[in-house]
Amino acid sequence: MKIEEMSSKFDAKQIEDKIYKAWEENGYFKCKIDKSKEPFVIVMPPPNVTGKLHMGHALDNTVQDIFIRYNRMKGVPSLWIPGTDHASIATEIKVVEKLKKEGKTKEQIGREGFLKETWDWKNKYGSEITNQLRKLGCSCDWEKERFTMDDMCSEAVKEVFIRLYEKGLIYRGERLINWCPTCKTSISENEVEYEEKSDFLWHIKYMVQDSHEYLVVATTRPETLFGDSAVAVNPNDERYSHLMGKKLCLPLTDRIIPIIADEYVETEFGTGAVKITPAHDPNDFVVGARHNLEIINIFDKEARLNELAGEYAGQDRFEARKNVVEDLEKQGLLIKTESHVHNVGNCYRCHKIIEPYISMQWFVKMETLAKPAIDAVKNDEIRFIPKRFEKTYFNWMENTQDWCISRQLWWGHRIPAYYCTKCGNVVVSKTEPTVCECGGEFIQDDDTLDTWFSSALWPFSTLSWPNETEEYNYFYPTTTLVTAYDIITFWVSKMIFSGLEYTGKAPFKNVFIHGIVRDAQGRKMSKSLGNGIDPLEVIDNYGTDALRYSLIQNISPGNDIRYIPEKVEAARNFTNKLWNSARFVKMYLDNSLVDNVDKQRLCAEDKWIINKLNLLIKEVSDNIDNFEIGVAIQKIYDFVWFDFCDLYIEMVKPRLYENEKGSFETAVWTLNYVLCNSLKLLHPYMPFITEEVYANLSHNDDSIMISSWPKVEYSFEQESVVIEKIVEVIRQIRNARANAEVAISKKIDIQANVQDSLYKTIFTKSEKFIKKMAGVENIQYIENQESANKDSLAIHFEDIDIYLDFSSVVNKEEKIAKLNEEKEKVLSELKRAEGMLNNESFVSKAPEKLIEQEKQKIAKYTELLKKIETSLEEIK
RNA sequence: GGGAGCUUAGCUCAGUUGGGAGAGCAUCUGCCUUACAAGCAGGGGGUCAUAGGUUCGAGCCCUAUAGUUCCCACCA
Repeated sequence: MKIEEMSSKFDAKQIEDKIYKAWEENGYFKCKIDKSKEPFVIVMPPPNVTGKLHMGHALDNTVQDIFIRYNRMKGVPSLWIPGTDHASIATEIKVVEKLKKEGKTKEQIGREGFLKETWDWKNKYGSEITNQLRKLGCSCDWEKERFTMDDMCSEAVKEVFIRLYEKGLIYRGERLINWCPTCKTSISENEVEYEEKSDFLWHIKYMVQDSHEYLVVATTRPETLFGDSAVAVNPNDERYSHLMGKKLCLPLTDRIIPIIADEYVETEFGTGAVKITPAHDPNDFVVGARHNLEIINIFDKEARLNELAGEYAGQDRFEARKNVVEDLEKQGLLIKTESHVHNVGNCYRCHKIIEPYISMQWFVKMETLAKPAIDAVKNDEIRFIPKRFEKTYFNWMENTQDWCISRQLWWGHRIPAYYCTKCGNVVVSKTEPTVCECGGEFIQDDDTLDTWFSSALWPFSTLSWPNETEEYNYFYPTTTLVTAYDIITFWVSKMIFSGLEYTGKAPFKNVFIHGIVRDAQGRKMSKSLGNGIDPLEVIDNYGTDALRYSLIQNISPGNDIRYIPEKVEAARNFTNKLWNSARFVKMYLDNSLVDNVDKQRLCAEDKWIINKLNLLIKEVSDNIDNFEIGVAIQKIYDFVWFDFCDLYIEMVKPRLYENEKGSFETAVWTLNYVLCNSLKLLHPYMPFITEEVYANLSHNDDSIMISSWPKVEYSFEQESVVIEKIVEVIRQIRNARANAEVAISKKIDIQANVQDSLYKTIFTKSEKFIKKMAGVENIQYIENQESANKDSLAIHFEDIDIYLDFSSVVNKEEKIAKLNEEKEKVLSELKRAEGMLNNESFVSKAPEKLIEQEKQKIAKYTELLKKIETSLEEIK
């Protein structure tokens, strides 16, 4: 589509899919190995394979795309590896729900049937999210797309499991773990989410054996009393010292349990006596181990009481709690019910209350793995941006417990451990062992691995590790990882220790941490609140570039972002502004003219805008190199809108309208040059519109995304200073007109006193645009202040004086007021500068450059003051 | 209980080694000026949470306080 044929309203919908398709078909996302250069590599945090794109993904992937596109344009071999995560528990829940709708359970169809069902589901919905990433403009190499359960990644998983097992870093054991009775699987320590809950503290009488004495125990979980092995008190608690060594009758049962002393008990809390239930409370488990107490499990896998609970057997934990409390009350054993607020752990997936539960699980020993992972960050091998997130990382890494990696799920990597049915021999192997030495048969472990076990390997499993291919050797370790802060402990930490342990290298150099996208009220977007914004809907309404811009503009690393519709609208307006500026340039762009313009013949304003562009190129590059992508885009925005559109285009309009010989060509060349380079700077952020416009402007057919990053090519500082001053003159004239309420359509005459010869030359040459932009009819040059029209309104600059012919609209008093206003300003400036220079400490300690600046200001303002005073006298 | 962030214009937020406070939106005034009314020109609006300190100089560095958000720990 030709840009000049398109409307003044930029329509993103018409171009985005077409452009993306062309990029992909032309292979622009692929990265060639060039051993003379160090590559820039990102692995995409894999979204859940059956997930849907949300704002978090949109932000995360936009940031990655910016880094990738920037580096690619800079000529760095840049690879972005995409992929998806099998998300065992999340996906399994979805498929179970689907089966439920069909009236089936996963047990009914069996493991094999269930896996087939889930692969079907994956094949059906798995491409949804990757297609949505395409809509977002992500320039990742889709030929390298991976899935955590594909052959390549599964190979890495098995390899790692076996290596760790052989090194003794993986073990199997019966431990108290976090159990989700709804998902019916173990979950790891950091998959538990704690939530404050208002509950009760029940005070229960435990009778002392063969005595009328009793001891009161306070508990939030009376239903677990069937699992009590003891009651503990603090050894220093004198209230109970006489009961030491005695035994208690456990209510509702005929069991007798000991009273033990343990420092763990706090005398201040509750009654100072704690029931110890090693099988159902992590602290009690530790106390129990210290005192060698019996571990009595009273629940089944769905958290129903088992046969050890006598008549309560079969009841759900909450139902049993109610019944136990009632029965205790009937027996007069319930002394008090106190309301109590405490934290309750919930499953991060289904949000049901988790149950501490004893079971046989596989664990990774963390201690030896954690140390090098901590060191790698401490010695800057890996850098967090912003740095403060290193604290989160250290805090977790230094306190982490052994990682429970087995899950009682079917969807995932099945644990490669085999047990002999006859002798119990355990074999860990990539392939199924044949027959045991004892002649018995092997069966494989039923459990699968925690999803994070495979995503921990993502930076190298995607590059075919453990096979050290050419690609692995070139692209690994990766460069920058981009993710939100809430995922540091879940994932980033695991990748770091995994990379170090298995590949001997830190998996990435930088970890760029961004915030979370919240709703307009600052709340987290969530399904239950229904406050989520669908990025695809935003794309549909405003375009991808607008969405991307709105997510990046005015943000700083690590801080949360609020999604505000007005922000996207503003972003859309910017795309439209850019679009229309391109339409303007294109109108005058004749292919035969723009090449080979003699740079010496550029006008001062051309040189000025190029000079500004040069500064921008330098700053933006520095900012992106330093991960300051929000600052960079703001600078580009300001340049494009204010310097290029509002000023430069207005400056060259007279030359274009009148088709001025010679200067017409230089204007068109400069317009094209500056716009093209602006587009390049903008491309990482707004890939689609920049591509569309660039294709319309440039002479070759190359895509902007494989063009080169702008460089400083020409430098013209001297003239730029003068144009800067002229811009200020125009601004002041406009300002004066606005104050005097003289409409821009009403032309006025001015007198100008320009002393310096360079200023005069450029001012004269710039007359046309000064007139146009300031609404001036005639400019009369005068040589000194005395020649100025006495009725005029004076505006003084250090090198230029302007006198506006406002005789008809502005009276004497107003003119004096205006001059006095200026005088006040100059006086205060003078006072400030003099104050600084009179301060001895300032003069002796401030940098030379700054002192010189202040001195120059004094000279400048003294001169200005003189001029203003002369003007004032003349009016009077 | 431990840790981190935030507090800057009416709203949402930038502000990179300390050297004259910024943007977008909103608001007010005037403009349909041949790229753009999704626009142009101009304006108003801030003791940079509070109190100390360091410094010639602090939104920025240090200390304390208040409010607020989050993370970790989990006292039954």
